[in-house]
Amino acid sequence: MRADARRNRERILAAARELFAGGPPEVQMDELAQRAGVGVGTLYRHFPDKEALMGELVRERFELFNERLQVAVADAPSRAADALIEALRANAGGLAQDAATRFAFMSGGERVFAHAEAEAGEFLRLCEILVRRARRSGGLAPGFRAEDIPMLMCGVCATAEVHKPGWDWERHLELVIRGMRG
Amino acid sequence: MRADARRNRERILAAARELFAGGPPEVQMDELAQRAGVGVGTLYRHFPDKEALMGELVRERFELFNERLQVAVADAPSRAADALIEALRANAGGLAQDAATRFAFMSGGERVFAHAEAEAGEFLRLCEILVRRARRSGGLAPGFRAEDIPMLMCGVCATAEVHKPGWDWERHLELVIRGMRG
DNA sequence: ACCTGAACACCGTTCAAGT
DNA sequence: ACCTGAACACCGTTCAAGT
Repeated sequence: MRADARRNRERILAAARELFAGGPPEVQMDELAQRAGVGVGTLYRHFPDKEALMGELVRERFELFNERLQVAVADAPSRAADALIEALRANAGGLAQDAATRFAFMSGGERVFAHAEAEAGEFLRLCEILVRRARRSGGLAPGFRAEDIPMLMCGVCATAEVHKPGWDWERHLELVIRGMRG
Repeated sequence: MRADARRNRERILAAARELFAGGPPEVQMDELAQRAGVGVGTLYRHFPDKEALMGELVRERFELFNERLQVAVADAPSRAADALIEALRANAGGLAQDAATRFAFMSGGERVFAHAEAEAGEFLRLCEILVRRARRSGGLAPGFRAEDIPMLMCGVCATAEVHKPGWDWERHLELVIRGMRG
């Protein structure tokens, strides 16, 4: 990949992070290209369509999620449940500060997630390790499953998008954690 | 309102319920009008824009939610927590069977909810009555608030939209209920 | 190899003409 | 009063021409 192409790709992603963070009213592809300082054609050369661009934001976020889960996996198996919950808090906090990626998570369809399939698979795999350990060492509700984690986190993410009195993703997360614990 | 106008309005809503239930790929206004057997202009005469049409689905759903909550309010104050939770299960079940309205809930923006502001306010008011009673008679976690209910239900609704192995709105709801209980 | 932006296609919305 | 649908406007996407 040529140096200018790589730089353009980075600029496009940076522009997406800036503009999607502003949220709806809808961000346009022309606007995105202009902010990145490239032509629209270049945008489409790097990302086949708008969903692929959002998909890349999601993919990179899953990488960050997985780093945190790796930290929890590296922790002592005896405190797997606590380590898992700390990782969830850290991940939710990171996403809460990244409105652009939250927008991509919520407003994209299936295709956005298809772009991050490998990373989402790894996410689930790491959750499974931690849930399996926690099942032995305790601290999780009986019957709690690894797949419950992305499902519940999706709800917390949805909350972070809504700006209404009483809606608070940290509160939502803590209520969910209470349900997770044994 | 003239009889033919009223009939057209109903037909448009019926078409919206049918077509939105198919979910993305996007439903178009022309398609909606055709299914309803009216011209696009008629569609716009009844609903100023697409979000207003989705807003009407949301508004009517809140009315159903409130009916269920009224049943819980009519129940004995001593079992307010159980009655509230039964109402939540019934409401979630109703929404789970109505893909069109779920689509409206999730993919619409602020403006969709603005259309149902009165009904959403009533929803919260009824939740407040039940939470206040439950606080006295027990069965809810200390510190649980009425505003937590729409927030948590939004998460359950988001789950119902995702068709992935292990994603199950009923499971999500039960995990959330476990967190609500004292 | 990669970039550009005018042109195209699609779909939400409007409005002049009709009943 | 209400309805119709051709026309318009907007924005995602393509592609012929350029470097």
